[in-house]
Amino acid sequence: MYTIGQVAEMFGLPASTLRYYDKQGLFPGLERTSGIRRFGDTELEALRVIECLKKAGMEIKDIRLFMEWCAEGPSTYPQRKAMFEERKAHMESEIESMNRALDMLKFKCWYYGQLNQGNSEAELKALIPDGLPEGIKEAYENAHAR
Amino acid sequence: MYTIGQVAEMFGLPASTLRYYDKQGLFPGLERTSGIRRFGDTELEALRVIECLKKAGMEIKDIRLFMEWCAEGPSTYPQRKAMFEERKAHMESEIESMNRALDMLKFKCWYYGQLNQGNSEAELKALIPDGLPEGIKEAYENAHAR
DNA sequence: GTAATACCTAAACCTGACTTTAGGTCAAGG
DNA sequence: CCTTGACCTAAAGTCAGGTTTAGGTATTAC
Repeated sequence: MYTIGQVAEMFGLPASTLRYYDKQGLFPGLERTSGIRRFGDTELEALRVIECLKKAGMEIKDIRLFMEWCAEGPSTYPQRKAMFEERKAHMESEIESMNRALDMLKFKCWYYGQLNQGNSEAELKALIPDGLPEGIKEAYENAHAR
Repeated sequence: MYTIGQVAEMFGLPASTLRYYDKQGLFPGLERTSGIRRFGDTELEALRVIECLKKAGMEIKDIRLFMEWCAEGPSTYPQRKAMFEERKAHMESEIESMNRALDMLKFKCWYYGQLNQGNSEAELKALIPDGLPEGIKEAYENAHAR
């Protein structure tokens, strides 16, 4: 069992954030001894899941719903699975669209690298898209695909 | 040249957002005829870059800085390149951490899939980590790696 | 015993990124 | 003419996700 300060340290979060999460209902079964929060393994695992779901773009209120399902027991297994499946799909498409943005960045890095080596904008634009070098061409096309 | 309404339609954004971007200085050279904004190719390309930089996690005020550099001409090529390089690195690490979260989701999907098929939590926990099936094992390890 | 810590609460505050509102201009159509 | 629709502005409102503040308790260290 850990105090809020120890957990804050472990996860690199301010204690105020943990109190905020608690207030939002993200630790439904959290115990206290004389008013002081006691974080156990359940809460640590919950926090790991919270960090994951946040990265997956989920809002606090939806994470709370999930935590409530967990507290309700096995009858909610199907809902929990469905929520993870939905998040997985969402996240896969999010990562894909980030990769397209990343290709734009790669192209821009190359482009400004060329400009810094003295090539003119006009020269470079003449290369688009067929005269672009290996790798950059793919990034360019990816970035500009709809 | 396009009106704000046409651009809004093209990019699937509300016109209010475009006005907001303009007010934040994201279109430094934007022309007007008798008060009405006229969006040209420069602004359309700017918008594409804005969408990319936003996805890369950049704040409006930093995007403005970039747009100001663009308006200043070739003397700012090095700063612009540095900004893109920094964003590229940031985004690569962001995507990596999202992939770790995705592995957690994959594992959880499998886990709840098993539970829905009648396996008990105790049975499943006994499989961690060496009895996990192909693919799931990797996801589990990835998700729990520090 | 008293001072420093670590914990607690409720409530106010903050930030970024928009969105909405309220009021106004201008051109075209009936 | 007068109404409709597309544009304009400044200013206020909204929302999520915290953070800060102000005031209080409880334990440990000297």
